[in-house]
Amino acid sequence: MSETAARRRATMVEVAHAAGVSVMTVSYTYGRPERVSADTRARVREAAERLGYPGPHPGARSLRRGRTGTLGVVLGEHLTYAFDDPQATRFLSGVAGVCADHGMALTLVPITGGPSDVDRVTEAAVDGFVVWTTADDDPVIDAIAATGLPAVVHGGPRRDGLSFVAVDDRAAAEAVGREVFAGARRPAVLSFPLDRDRISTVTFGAATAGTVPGAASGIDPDATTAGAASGIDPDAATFRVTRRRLLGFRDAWAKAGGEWSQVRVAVCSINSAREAEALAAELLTGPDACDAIAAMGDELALGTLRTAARLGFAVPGDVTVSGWDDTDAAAPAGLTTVAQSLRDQGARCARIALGRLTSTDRDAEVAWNLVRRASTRRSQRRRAQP
Amino acid sequence: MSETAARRRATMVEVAHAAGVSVMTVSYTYGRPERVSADTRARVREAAERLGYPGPHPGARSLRRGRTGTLGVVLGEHLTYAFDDPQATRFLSGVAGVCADHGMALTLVPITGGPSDVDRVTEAAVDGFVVWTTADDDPVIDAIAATGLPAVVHGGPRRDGLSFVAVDDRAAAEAVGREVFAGARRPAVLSFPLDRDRISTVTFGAATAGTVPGAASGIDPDATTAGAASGIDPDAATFRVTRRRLLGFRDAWAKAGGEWSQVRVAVCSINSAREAEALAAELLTGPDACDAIAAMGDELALGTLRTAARLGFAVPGDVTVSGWDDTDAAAPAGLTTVAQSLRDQGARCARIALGRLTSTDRDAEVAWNLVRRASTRRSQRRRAQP
DNA sequence: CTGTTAGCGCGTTCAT
DNA sequence: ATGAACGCGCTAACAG
Repeated sequence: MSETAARRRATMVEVAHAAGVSVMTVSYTYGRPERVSADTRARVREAAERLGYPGPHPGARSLRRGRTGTLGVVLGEHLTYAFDDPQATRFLSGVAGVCADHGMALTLVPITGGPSDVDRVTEAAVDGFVVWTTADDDPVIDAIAATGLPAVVHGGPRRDGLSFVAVDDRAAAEAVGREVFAGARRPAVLSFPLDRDRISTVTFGAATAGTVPGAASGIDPDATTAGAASGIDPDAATFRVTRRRLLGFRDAWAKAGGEWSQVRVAVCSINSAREAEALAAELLTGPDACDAIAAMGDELALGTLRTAARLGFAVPGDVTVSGWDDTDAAAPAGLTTVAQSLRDQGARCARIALGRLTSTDRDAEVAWNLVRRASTRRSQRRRAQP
Repeated sequence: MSETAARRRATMVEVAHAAGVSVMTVSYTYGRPERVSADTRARVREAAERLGYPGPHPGARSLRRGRTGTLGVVLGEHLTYAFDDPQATRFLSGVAGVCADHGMALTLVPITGGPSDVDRVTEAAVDGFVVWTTADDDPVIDAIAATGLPAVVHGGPRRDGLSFVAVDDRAAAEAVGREVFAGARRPAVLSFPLDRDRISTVTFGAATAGTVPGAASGIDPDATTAGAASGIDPDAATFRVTRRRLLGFRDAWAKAGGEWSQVRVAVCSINSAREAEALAAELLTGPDACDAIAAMGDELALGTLRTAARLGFAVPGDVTVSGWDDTDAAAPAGLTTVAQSLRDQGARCARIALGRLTSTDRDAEVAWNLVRRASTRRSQRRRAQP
């Protein structure tokens, strides 16, 4: 029982017939009730009820009207990241808020990492796209541009014809990097994935930028191997956000007089505290244990703090730690971090994609600021912000 | 620059014309490439490229084919809950996983709590619906049933014609309730909202079931007031999950020889650790501080644990605490809880709504089990599970 | 392998 | 206030 197999819908013609009116009268009854006399309206409603007519077919209606009433969201990751990745979740909450305000639905396009992802994008019946951080070489970007629909990319890549929303990750990374690396001797970066391969590694910065063969592509497997062997070249990272943050951290360490090749870089494959705990354990083990860890997300930083506590490291005495995002958990944990609102950025993206923001507003910079707390050593000092 | 206003799409006829072939040849080139000679295919592709044709119009295609390629999800809450509520997020991750497996998109229908929500459901172009816990009196349920599309309700309400997925909340609540209330003298329940009004209160169980006027409706404002004054009547809760868990906790306390009117009930308005901390503070303050708190979610329980720690209460010495869901944070916190996988249940709902589960499978019970940990006193003993 | 026919269900346009 | 015609853009079904 309670069989839910789709039964055939009644159509407008049938309702019109049953009510003894024309099809248009039925259409008006639903779309513009005021243009139909109360009497006929009642007759139509009654006939509809009797036939189990559920109202105008949404697909047919949208074909005719030329809009679908839903905003497409494309992730650079498997669809489940929308609900599993804490940063994506905050961002999408902002998108969802704006959608709800405008009565628009939110369609998550099913990305799996496979080659057919492009087709899924092409087949999505939506009025616009919001793209959540993807790699420079992701083919769905071109597919989205080809639809001609309004589209906004968050985080990267930049592309002509698509709007773009992101903070200045490089500047923010330099700011927090200078904070967390202050007085450090063995700095480390706990990084997001470099490219869509999402390989987890722990290695050092490339000795010299440019010495890594094939560094620019990030696709050539040999290049990847070479990169892992001889160090991380920020420019080889095809995720723009990761790349810019690596560059910013490199800048910060350079300002302190250091070489990028001294910086250990642990790359996690997903943004989870659990994986961070494991990688942090590597960074904090052995005679060369790191004494400063800049993480690209608060979740990673919190995992790092837990590992530090477990291994008996004092923070910031033995090791300093910084995060990114200033999530709710950051303040209680005393975590120095970059404050930015992914929720606001999501809302902003949605507004742009729905055509609710003028083009002058659109390219405005997105705000961020450094929040100094107890997990870094200079937290007591008040310093002007760059 | 980078103007993204929607420009007119080229159509198939235009491409056919430009390529010097019939419309069907263009259609086949996209839908069934193998039926077209490599030569014509190339000509068509080339013409399409030249005209900027982005491929078949998704709306038109779906109208013709009779399916949309997307699964609708309806929340009993504002759309943003999909990303803000940790339980909803886990559930939706399961839904998303199945969608991705089948190349289906996931459309979140924009629920705002307003009266137009029904129209939004009716206008959603989807192939089926998954409904996440809503109130018995929510009108969208009827609207969904009226579409005739396959639909599954998670948590409640039950309705003829719609599939239903949920654990036996009452039995599970009784099981964990007996554990957490064991040896207690002043038990409390930290509850999810009772109905769509989401009023936050702290009060006692109704002295006697049935003495609360209008208890069955939950809509009548007088009844609500009376209910708040004279106590919580589980049967008045219109969220089925909440109702069944309250009943189960009442059962558990009754088995211990207690009266429902002795049980303090704190109702939170949203499922967040932060609100739980505040309510737990109320429960743990004053001369009648509670000594056993059964929470309806792990997040609520973890907030409770934090407050207990802050106020200097030993767990389980001074107060026992239980949660629900066995989330990742439960084990490290030593939290006794009901283990169930919302992710699995989400996947199950999606499969049903997509017609991938036989009707015999569909009504199978969903698994749960009690996990005893250090936050309750009987955690050492091994007892047979009911 | 390619073309022809005939709609999918509705809403804009123009008439009455 | 109501109706008739037409087409939104595409594809199943059947030729040829």
